[in-house]
Amino acid sequence: MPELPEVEAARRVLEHALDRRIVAVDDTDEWVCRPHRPGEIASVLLGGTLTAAHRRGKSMWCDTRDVHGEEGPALGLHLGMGGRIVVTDADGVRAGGDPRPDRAPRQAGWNRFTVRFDDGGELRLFDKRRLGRVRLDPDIDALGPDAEHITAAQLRERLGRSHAPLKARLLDQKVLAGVGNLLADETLWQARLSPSRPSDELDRSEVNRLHRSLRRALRAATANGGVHTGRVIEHRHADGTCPRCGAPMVHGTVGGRSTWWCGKEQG
DNA sequence: ACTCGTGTTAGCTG
DNA sequence: TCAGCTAACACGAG
Repeated sequence: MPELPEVEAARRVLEHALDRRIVAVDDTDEWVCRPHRPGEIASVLLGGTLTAAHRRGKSMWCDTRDVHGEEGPALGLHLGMGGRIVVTDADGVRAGGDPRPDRAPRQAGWNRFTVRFDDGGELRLFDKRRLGRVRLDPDIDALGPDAEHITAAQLRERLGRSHAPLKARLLDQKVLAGVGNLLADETLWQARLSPSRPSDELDRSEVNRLHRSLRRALRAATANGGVHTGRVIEHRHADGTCPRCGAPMVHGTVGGRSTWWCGKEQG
């Protein structure tokens, strides 16, 4: 389920939907497409094309061109907790090397947003839980710097603004964009920092360590196929032990989210 | 059967 | 103003 590395993979799939003429749009899911009314998104896309696929943190958006070739509003896409982007060709074959069969016909009810192209292919947001989101001109500037590109200096300045627990700050998309619950636990474990440390109490070397750990965790997740491949992730359960020192993993709630940490190294 | 959760956000409370 | 809590979404896993 999607954090930054998974969303980047979805963005690459989205690139297969570019420069194809849009002939139909289903935007009738009023929850996923809120606050737009049914037909509103359709009316700006019909006859036009998507021209580029961007990502910042876990948010994606496509530039659009209307039927006259004029630039239109951006089409924002968010996967929520379990959404997937599916792009197909005329034969229903999925783009992006996804080997799983396309179950769209059988699971049509879980397609929350669909764009059909004149070549017969489709772009779909498939999302059982309806936590994904589609909207025009999403406010990307409300997000902090992308977690992949944030500098140590930016991170230091942003963490220094608040006394909230460190993990809560890492999860706050306005502080930096792209870190979810698993990536936060993995990053803090790698950096040997307590999730509940007041964010503004980290010294310079601790922030640098956190920054390096964030980059390492992101790189590894991208290379290995997702944040669930992080080293500490499989030890996030009762009876789990720290894969470095063997001490018991401790569980609690930090920043409103289920949190696991090494009781010895991250005390 | 029942609880929890890889996400976000509005609205409330202290 | 800030931090924390709840509800809303709806399903799978344990």
